Amino acid sequence: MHSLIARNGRSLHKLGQNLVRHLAAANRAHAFSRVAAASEGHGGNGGSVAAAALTRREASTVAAAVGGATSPSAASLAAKPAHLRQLSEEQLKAAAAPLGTIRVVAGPGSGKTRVLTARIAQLIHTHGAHPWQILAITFTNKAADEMKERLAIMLGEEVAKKLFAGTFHGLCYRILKSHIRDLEHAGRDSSFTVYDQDMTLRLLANEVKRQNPDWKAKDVNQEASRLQGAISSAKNSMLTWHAPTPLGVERCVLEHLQRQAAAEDNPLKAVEAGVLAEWFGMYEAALRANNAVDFDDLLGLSVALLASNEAVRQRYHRRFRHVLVDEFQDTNATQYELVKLLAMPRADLFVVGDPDQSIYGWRGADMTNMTEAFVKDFPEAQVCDLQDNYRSSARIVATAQSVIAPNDEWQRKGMNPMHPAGDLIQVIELDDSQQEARYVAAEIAATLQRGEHPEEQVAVLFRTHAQSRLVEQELFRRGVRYVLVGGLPFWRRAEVQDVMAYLRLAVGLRDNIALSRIINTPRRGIGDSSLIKLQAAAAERGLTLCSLLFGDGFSGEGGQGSDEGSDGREGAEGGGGRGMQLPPLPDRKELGLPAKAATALEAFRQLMAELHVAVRTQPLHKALKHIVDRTGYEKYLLDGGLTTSASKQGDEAERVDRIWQLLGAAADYSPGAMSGAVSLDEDYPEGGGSGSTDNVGGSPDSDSDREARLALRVTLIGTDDGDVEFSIGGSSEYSDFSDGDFGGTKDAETERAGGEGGAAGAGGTGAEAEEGGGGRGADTLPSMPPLQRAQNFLDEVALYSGADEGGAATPGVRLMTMHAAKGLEFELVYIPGCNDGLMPLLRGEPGAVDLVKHVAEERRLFYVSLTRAKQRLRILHTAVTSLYGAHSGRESDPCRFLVEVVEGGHAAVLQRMQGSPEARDRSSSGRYPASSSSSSKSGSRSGSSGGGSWQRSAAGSGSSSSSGSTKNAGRRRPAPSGSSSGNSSSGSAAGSDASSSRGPSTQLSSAEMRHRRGGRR
DNA sequence: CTTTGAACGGTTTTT
DNA sequence: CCGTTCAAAG
Repeated sequence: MHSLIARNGRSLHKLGQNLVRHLAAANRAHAFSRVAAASEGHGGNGGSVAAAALTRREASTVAAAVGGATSPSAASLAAKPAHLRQLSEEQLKAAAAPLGTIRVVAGPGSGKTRVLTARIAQLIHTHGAHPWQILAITFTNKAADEMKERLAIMLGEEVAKKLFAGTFHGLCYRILKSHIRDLEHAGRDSSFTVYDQDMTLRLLANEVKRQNPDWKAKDVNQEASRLQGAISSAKNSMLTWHAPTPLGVERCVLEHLQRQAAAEDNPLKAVEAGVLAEWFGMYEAALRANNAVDFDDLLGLSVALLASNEAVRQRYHRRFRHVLVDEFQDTNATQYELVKLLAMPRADLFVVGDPDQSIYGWRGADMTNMTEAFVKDFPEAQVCDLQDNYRSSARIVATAQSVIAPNDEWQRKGMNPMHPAGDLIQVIELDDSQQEARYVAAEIAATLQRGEHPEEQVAVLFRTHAQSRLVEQELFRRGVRYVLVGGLPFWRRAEVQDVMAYLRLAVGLRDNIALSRIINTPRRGIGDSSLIKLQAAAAERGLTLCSLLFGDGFSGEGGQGSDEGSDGREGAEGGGGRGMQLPPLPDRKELGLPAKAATALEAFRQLMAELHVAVRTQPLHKALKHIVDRTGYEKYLLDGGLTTSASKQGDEAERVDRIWQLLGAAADYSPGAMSGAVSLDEDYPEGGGSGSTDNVGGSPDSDSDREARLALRVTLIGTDDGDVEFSIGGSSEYSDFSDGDFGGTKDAETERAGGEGGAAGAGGTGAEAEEGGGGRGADTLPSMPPLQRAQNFLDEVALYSGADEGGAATPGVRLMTMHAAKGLEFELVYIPGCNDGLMPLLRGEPGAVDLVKHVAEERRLFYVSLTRAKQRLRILHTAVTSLYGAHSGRESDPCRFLVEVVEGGHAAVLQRMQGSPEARDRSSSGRYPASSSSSSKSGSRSGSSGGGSWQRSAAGSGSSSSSGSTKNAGRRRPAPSGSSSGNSSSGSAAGSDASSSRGPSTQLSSAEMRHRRGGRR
């Protein structure tokens, strides 16, 4: 189902991409003028909207077109810097605050990203900061990208790409890549790779199955994910990093869990703690054996490193004098600790967030980091409140406030709406989600037809991904384009992951998890039973499966130690794997393998050996091509290897196509593009091949680069921060990625450090100087060897997780989860499925305390959702929630938070009941106690014939008892009738809905959807 | 070992 | 309802 959804989303996305591509050239002048508008700004935040609408591509186009003109000089030396001119008073107070620790509490729609960006510009222009000294941390890659886009517009491309803007994970990845050797007992070398969730789950499942060979797959998986959750939260609470040895960790975790159990006075948990700690130890050991870290390790090991290693910490202190964190309310314990370690002594620290938008508690985020801990740890911090709301109508603002009000975990200040009241909020009840979807789709279709909003300004927000399907179908039937934002990303597709697993294995021949994934993936006769036997055999010998099959790497370690280019050259075109010696396998009888499996296994070993050579010697995309070719993967796909069910038939070509895309991405890949410095769109490597120096592109000073820095230099003169000096001379300041990103600051660094950090402060590039302490890094080679490129590719893909779907320029109505909607805004927002149990999503029987906290977070989530809307907001709930089939549903109450919405008096309640009289009664009298006020307030143009026409639609569809609804309407509030006017629009929508709903098939099968989509293409 | 058909089970949010 | 998993046959 996911695949179906995502597939559809993707193809539309592709369509959009093409469109953008074609339009890009034609739009140049147009885009340019938009930028002008953006930098002029229209009072409040009109400019920010325009800027946000710029795509990365456009931005770079513009930068290219404008050339040196975008360099800061012109703008920055003006009396009032342009980047501050558009800010409101309160925004200015934050953005232009003096250096120091600053905590900005910013409500939704307050322009917080804008302020953050302005702050950065301010640091550079007024405080004389060098971009290199600025560290901007976000929670998503998308946010980082957007920030860089804006900065590129404000400061010029060259400057913008020099500051570090990325996620916590991306930052930590780079820190560890450079310094993991400086962490004792880390248990990994610097060629470690990152395991994403799929990988760790797989790892755990393997372990569980090994422990309990007779378990069913389902139970194994369930146990594995349970363990994963437990382990992750243990790591998140940061109690393991002091003893990163497997055994030490185990003991540490055990103690922690026991303490926890004792605190809760729960003896049962104490027992469990022992078991869990044991698993934890195995998990850690397995990670180490594969030279891998998980997401939590990235953070935790970085914290351990910085906490334990004075020299390294000092180095980053010198490097990052200005630290900015967005969405600070979403930090977890480890991330908070990291911020402290980076900033604590005396860095300039600027954090922005809104405790009420803390919606990631389930993954360890703790808003008290912002509301309490930060206040305590940084008592001198200046506090700025951004209370003006530039986004939403006053009604929406007021309603949102009344929704969030019951949460009293911190002292919030109010919001000041900056827009007039606007339309009433509509609260709509329908019979079931089928109807709900139809209604939403019909209204959207009509709205678009009337041209009331551009399609990308209309959004549908769901609590869960699964909910989107019905709406998709209905939109689809009406030919409304939509984009499913955040659908399953490209990189997690089975076929992509398969190929990546091959790459992963081929890189070092030591990744057992990747091995177990693909050892039989184009079926080659090595099935489960053989695999189990092999694993047992390996375990008997105290080996991992990889080392049994491939040896311990043939020149020392599998990783970077052996990646000198020269080594590879010999075997270069050989292909046949003669470059490496495979260890002899034990006799097949000893292994208990059937003859067939044994020969297959031998062939597989040869194959992997060959691929290993290919990965070391060929450019990445060629190596991947090699993998695809030699494994017969394409044929496997075409033969339906991944076609698990009939409904997935027809996907084969698409899967193959995705493999091609993967190859394309690999060809275009330049290290750092995804997770950090440079966006993939910008520098298009001509050759794309191995020798391409695109990744080092910054090093030979381009003219504009030099110009930009000269301009900076100018602005530096006469600032109060006189001790900052930059030599402008020629060494590679931006040697991109690996170590260069951090090492390259030698100018400022060595000056202040006085040789403390880099033992050999003198020589060569900054990167070398820095790495001198930590041991020779293969990563400073001017052109990255293929093997390392491949490794970086793997890691970045893991960290990237694909937020580029549905980019700003893709046309179509936006469909997404509430979580994914954070930070976005739309003119018109629909929120279907607001039923209690679904909206406050409730499951199981959680403890009372937990439940309260959980509901509080759900409330925040709802609050976030409401505040996405600028003008019009439609909240829907259904009389019954139909889980699967159309009519297997159960009665369901509306979302409990709706009470506040309706009581707030800004909503028009449209209702159609068709159930039993009892149900009607319950709903009408019980649900919204004080709601009748709503209609009376329906001021101005409000209207919306929604109620009336909608009743018509009910009659039209022939399914409802008209008496029921009329009676209901009449007796209850005048809401439906009272609110009647402007939007006869919705009448037409509903009408078309009714007619179309009578079509031959109300439900489109997935195949049908696909077919239609194909037709439209 | 792979393929087939039938039964079962399931639904948060993501770096 | 759909997709995954299980068990038996080829």
